[in-house]
Amino acid sequence: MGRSPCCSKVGLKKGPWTPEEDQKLLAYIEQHGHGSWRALPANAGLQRCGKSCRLRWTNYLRPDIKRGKFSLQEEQTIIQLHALLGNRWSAIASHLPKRTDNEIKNHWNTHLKKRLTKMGIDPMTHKPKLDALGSGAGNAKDAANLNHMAQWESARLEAEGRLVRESKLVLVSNPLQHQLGFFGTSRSTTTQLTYNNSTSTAPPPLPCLDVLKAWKRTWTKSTRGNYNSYVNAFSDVMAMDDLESPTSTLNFSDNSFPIQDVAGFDYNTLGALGFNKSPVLTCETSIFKEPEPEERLENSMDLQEMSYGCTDGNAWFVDSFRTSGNDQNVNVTEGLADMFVYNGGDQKSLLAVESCDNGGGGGGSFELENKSYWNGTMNLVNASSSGLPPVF
DNA sequence: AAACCTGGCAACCGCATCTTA
DNA sequence: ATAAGATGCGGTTGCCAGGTT
Repeated sequence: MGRSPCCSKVGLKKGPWTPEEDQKLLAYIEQHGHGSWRALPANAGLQRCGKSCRLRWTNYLRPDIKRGKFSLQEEQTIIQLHALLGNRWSAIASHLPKRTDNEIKNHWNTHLKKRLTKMGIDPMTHKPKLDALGSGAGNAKDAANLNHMAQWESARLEAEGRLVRESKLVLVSNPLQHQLGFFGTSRSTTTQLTYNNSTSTAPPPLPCLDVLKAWKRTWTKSTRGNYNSYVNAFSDVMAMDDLESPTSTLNFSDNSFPIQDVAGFDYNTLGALGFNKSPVLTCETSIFKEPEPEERLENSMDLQEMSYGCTDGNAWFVDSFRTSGNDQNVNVTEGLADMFVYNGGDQKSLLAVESCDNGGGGGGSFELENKSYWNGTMNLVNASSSGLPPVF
């Protein structure tokens, strides 16, 4: 496909715009709209290429642009969205009214990235830098916990990004899927939405989450705890899928409740970002049977809500279950599973989401990690459900 | 006061994607 | 179905202002 050169045309001006040029461009667009950008410069009497005009308009002259310092709230929004979306500046910008993608990108590169780095958070993965947090701690168990959490956080970043997209695809017809995760304990200071609760009838089977494939694959292909293998396997799966963009109709409530803090994870960095201290729960699991692919399990053993087998053979997940006392009894098969822990069986009160290693040995243990950081992220993403345009 | 350094930001560039004929 | 053009996007560059030596 050939393409005619744009800004390399002889005689076209480059570089900073003069006030006169701005005025010409503004006046023309106000009167005629931009129409074809390519034709605009000639019509407006500008010695610029259309691309340059478009950029000038979208990043600077547009009347609905907010300029000046980013508020703390805006910065938190950027950080959370970046954790989920990565360098997809236009998508991030769609959640920040009146800010351009270019402005957000610049702010990230010049301010936020450095700030996170200083706080010991890797700005690309949004996970704690283990060397920074672990050094001097003198506590091998804590270090191991951190390592474990960092791994899951990294995986979860990918998984949640994917999940929310998938959720957006199917939720219109499947309101129950709000059970599927990370919505409900939002404490994000940047929540811009109003949430709806909807009731649902019998849920249809849910699609298999590819993240489980990744986990399963990792678990079978690599040594437990081998982070590189884990990441590689995860990337393999993610690379298979396109992440196209749906429109969200997610429904969830915004509950808060006290959560037992049993582990020693240091959440100071998240706290510094404006998030509350995070809870960590521990649970016991019990072995259950291997589900058939695509199988939907009902009312089995401890499960008093619906559970869904994953299409990926061994690995599957529980999307909701009843709690009893302080114990969260769940059924998992060998391998890994997602646990969605709700408060007292109230599916709108999501306590945590966790990926569980059961190892097939029976009575395996796992940790439930905080979701507030990612809840906030997801809440932001789903802000688009309340009228904002889809962003993906 | 001048030279140098650094951070911030507007704008450019090239590629990807979408639209249209 | 395909090619060409138009637009969008993200990475990068380079200018400029302010600070430091």
